[in-house]
Amino acid sequence: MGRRGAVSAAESPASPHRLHLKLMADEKEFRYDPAEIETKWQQRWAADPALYAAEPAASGKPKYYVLEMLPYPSGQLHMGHVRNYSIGDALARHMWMRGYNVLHPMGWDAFGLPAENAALKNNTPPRDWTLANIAAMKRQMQRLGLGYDWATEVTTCLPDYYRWNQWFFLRMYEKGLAYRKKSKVNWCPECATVLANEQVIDGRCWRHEDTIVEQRDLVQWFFRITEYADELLEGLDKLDGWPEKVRTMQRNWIGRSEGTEVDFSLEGSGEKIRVFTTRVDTIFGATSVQLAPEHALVANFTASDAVLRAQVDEMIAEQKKARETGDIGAIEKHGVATGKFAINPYNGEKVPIWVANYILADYGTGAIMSVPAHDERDFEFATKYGIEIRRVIAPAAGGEEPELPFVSEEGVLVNSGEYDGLSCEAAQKKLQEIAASGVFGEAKVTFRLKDWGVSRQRYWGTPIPMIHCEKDGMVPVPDDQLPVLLPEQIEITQQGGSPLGRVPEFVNVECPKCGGAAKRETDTMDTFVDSSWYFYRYIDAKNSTAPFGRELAGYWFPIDQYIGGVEHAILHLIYSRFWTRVMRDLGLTKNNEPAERLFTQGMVIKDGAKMSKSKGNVVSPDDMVARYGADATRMYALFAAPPDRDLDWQEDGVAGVSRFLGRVWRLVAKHAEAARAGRGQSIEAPQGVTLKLLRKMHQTTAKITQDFEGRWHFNTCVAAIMMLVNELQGADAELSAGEVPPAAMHELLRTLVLLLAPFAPFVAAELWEELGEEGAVLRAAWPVSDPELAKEDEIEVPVQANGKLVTVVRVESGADQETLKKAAMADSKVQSRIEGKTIIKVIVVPGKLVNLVVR
RNA sequence: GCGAAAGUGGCGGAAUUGGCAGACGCACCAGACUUAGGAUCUGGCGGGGUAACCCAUGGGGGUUCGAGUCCCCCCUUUCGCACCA
Repeated sequence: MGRRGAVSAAESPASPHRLHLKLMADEKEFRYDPAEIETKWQQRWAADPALYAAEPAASGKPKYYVLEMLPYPSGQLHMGHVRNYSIGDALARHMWMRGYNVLHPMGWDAFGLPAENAALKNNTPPRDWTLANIAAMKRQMQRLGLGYDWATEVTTCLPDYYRWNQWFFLRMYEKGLAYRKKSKVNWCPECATVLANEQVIDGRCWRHEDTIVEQRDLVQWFFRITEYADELLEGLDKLDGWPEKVRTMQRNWIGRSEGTEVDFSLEGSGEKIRVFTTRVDTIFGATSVQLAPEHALVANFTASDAVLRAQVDEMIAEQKKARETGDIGAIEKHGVATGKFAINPYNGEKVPIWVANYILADYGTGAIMSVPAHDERDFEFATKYGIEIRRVIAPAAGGEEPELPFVSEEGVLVNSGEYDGLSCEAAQKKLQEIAASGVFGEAKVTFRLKDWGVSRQRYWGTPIPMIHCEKDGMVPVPDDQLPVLLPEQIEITQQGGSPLGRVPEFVNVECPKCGGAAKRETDTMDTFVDSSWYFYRYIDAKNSTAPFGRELAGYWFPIDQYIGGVEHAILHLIYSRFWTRVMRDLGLTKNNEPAERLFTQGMVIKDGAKMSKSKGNVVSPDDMVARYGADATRMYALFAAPPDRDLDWQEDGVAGVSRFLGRVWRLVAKHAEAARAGRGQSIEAPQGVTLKLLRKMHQTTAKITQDFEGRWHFNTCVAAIMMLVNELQGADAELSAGEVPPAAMHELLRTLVLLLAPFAPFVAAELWEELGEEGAVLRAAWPVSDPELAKEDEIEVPVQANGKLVTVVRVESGADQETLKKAAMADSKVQSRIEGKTIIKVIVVPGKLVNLVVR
């Protein structure tokens, strides 16, 4: 196809001989021109929305839901997106060709701060800015030839989506899963809003890595994710289609720890100091009680003690600073004795009460019993301050007394009164029971996971559907008044407080209960609310009476394959699992987990570093597509590394893939006429070069099919296609001389195009047409490898002497041990190598190798 | 500190179960063709050696007829967690 005079195929149905005639007329004119082919097919695909559309369940085909994480509409795709979507699209296309009913949707995580920042900077309304970005990125995706069903597109910032956020919020409020409380929260001064714990990374904002997150006391809305903590944890064990790394990260994040709460009493008062411990078996070794500086009791102590007050304040400041800079683990342990004492309820022993800087107010009860002999930190602390260190656990195995601290639980109790001799495990159980029956404690499970703070003091998010009435208190917005629309014309400023609070028309409402004057909640929801359930909306994106239909969810869920970056291992993926369970309990879905399988792809890096504007090493997808075409860009993204590893972007590599596609192009064009002549004919008793080529073709098919089914090493799939093409090209003389019958030629080129289709959809579509095939290549059946034809009839077997390679012998592929051995011994190189030596042993692995052990 | 993954030519990477280390591609070199091109085609390309051969998968040890692959120790890099009681 030449640059000049090409008629858009959308206008005229393809002339089957077009390419070939062009080739004859002017060989040089026949050049692989990705821009032209890709434009043509992009138009055709746009005109045929059914091509990538999912079918109803009644299609009878097995369903396959493949999902890539939806992007934030920043306005520009980056290479990480291109890689993510190239993987998903290859899989989707493969599954289509395998005859599945594939759902492959795309959408936009469209609420968020950047839109407000852009509004400030350019004086553009966030909505306009966002929608323009979406349009731009959608164009990029279409230019890349990604096969999405745009009829199901979801844009989270539009009312028909976010009204369901509000609807879910109300359902959660009714179930007590959404609640309000005052608490210490993470505050990013740069975002001027609260952040969830999950959004604080090393004490810094997840969006501003140089901005230290502050702690503030605010009244906030929370989702009770902790209600599902155990279930979220247990569910991980069954998620064997998820990477172990992600599961481990979630386990750590949930941080379940089983232990006992025990009340020590404050000497000289009836007050109780409740401590949490995982090692109640060591309680006879408790030689002090340690309180967090912010513990409620500490305030009582300091009220009458100015010196103590000052010391505690200093510790609070220190903890705050450490928390903010993220080196909480690094501060030196220190503390101060309060002069007060606590009574151990098990033995009535009086131990001193300290305040220590390493005790956290928000974990456990904010108070611990300190057992220096059997805990690293307590040991360090006690050594520093000369607090008694008392051994109460001896190794179960007996023998010498181990050095302290002895933290193992493989032990028995000593110096523990009537409990001496019990194993740690037994003692924990026993002491727990005693605490419960004596009403001075109980078994307790503590989690690191905290409830999800969802209030944001920002404009560009889902309004929280709540109304504050002086008379009726907190009143939910009735369902029939949803959505609570986000006002459109609003001035964005960087003043404190929620921007919505400055919009009187929004704020002032009638109370739905009493009809009196009331005020709307002005905080908006965390954008992670949007992304927690978006993939359910795809299946029923136009539904105006429910977030989605139950039946449809039953059909499509769980997602068969979810693909995205590992950076969402905690945030998005834990919230999604939570949300799925909430929906299940609302009776909307049956599945416990959103996705059966999760794949986390590696990062795209350049020159060994993550691409970033500040490093100036950003590669623009548009640029790549303009220079080498979408097919080459996508195929390189799959070829340069296995999908789970980091990928080093090398532009020369893209050029290489582009050259390869040019070779395929010319190869098929050159022999297309012969191939077309062989359509519908059957191949009979192939031999010689025909057999050789067909064999390679079947081997390649088998390899790629297998990879799609499990390993996903698409880099080697592309390499295998290259080898097949190299082999075909190497036989060019025979092909041109007509030595390969048309039927075989047809089969070879047709299969080559089919194998290429998931990776380079544009070239595949064009060549499919060129071969005179009907219908979309996407709906053609994936080729099946014939093991008989894939089998070599002769193989090369290495012959070793003492494990070192001597030579390679050719034998029939089914050759038995004896034949192999004979062939090896007959070889002249082997002969000269073993001359004058004794053969001690001969190892023959049929089909693999011969190894002679000689001396 | 704890946990996980990784370390192979100049570069990206291959070797799926212990069986020819370096597939495929990039870069580079040589040649062909040529209205000279960032096009296409052919060949070469881990290191040493004229050669027979020898050496080589972060380092050291081990198991084995045979180790990039399994085991032990160590080094480096990346990621995650890190006063969680």
